[in-house]
Amino acid sequence: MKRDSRLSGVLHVLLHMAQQPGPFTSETLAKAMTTNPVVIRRIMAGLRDLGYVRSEKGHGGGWRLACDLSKVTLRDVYMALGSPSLLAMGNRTEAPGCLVEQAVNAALDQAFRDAEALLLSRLGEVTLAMLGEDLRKRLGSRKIHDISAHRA
Amino acid sequence: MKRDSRLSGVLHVLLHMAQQPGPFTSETLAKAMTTNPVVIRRIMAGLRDLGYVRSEKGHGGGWRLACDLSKVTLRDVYMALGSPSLLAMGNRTEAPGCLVEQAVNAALDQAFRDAEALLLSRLGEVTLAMLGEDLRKRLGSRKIHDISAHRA
DNA sequence: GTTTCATGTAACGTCATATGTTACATGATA
DNA sequence: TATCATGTAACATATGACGTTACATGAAAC
Repeated sequence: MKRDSRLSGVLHVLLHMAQQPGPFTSETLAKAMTTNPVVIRRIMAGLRDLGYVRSEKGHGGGWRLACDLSKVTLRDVYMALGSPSLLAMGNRTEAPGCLVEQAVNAALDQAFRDAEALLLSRLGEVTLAMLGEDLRKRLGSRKIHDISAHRA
Repeated sequence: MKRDSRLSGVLHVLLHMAQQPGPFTSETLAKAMTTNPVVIRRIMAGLRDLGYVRSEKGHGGGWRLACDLSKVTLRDVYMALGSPSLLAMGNRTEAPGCLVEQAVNAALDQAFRDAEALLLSRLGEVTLAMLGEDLRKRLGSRKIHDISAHRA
């Protein structure tokens, strides 16, 4: 099955936004992501609803960060996307009458729940500010990364 | 994305097979799973290649267990399916030139790897024999569950 | 006020993948 | 030799992410 890359994508956008004052139009962001402005609006909609970013129409409009980056975790961003399913696998039938399948489901569910919990926990440990710090180290001597000079 | 239920399905089949001597035709198993015989052959192919089950053609043919159930774990079965991806999410670009995306990927990859490792580890802790034990408890006083009396 | 710019969103099209189905070849048994 | 069962290719279907077009809404510039 195709892998969902919305979390990866939206984090990429947010981190770029944290490097420059903004605002950023969906078109600018889309170019940097090699995608379509509508896709940007789509993945940003949830973050806007939760107040992590703001959007404005018209001249000089676009997207701006509207949160404390040290208070928002990757888990928060994930939830802003609507908490899409984390695992690519699942049970054939959720509430089977067959006892055999119930036994199988019980074993798998336990493993699935543990893995999901760990993943959410890990995402909850990382703030956007920490991502920005890591980026600064990677940039090293280089100057601020301008989004207009974006290379995939 | 649609969730992959092959592991759930093939375990269901194996556990049913462990309750009766067999052999079982793909058609019998398919009826119990409310699916198509070809689907059964498809998910069983990998297990046959690894020697966990055997198949025979012609009259009296079908599928038989061919392994020590206490030695085969859910992880082994998962790998027999070809180790399909466990996570529904992934990075937008695997080897990005953009440092911002590299920073994002690094953070996500760490979380993803941990979750996958935990899931594989959990699957590796459960043997088919343990599943059978759990099933026996669920059956309680009831007699062996006949696959022909299967209800979803 | 009209034009221009930007978001908001519906409505498609596209692509990948799991799953379902048909068809037919292969091999084993009666 | 007929029947049964697997092996597999080929095609159909369903779902969901992603891409694209079209148009409405609202804000700023002129």
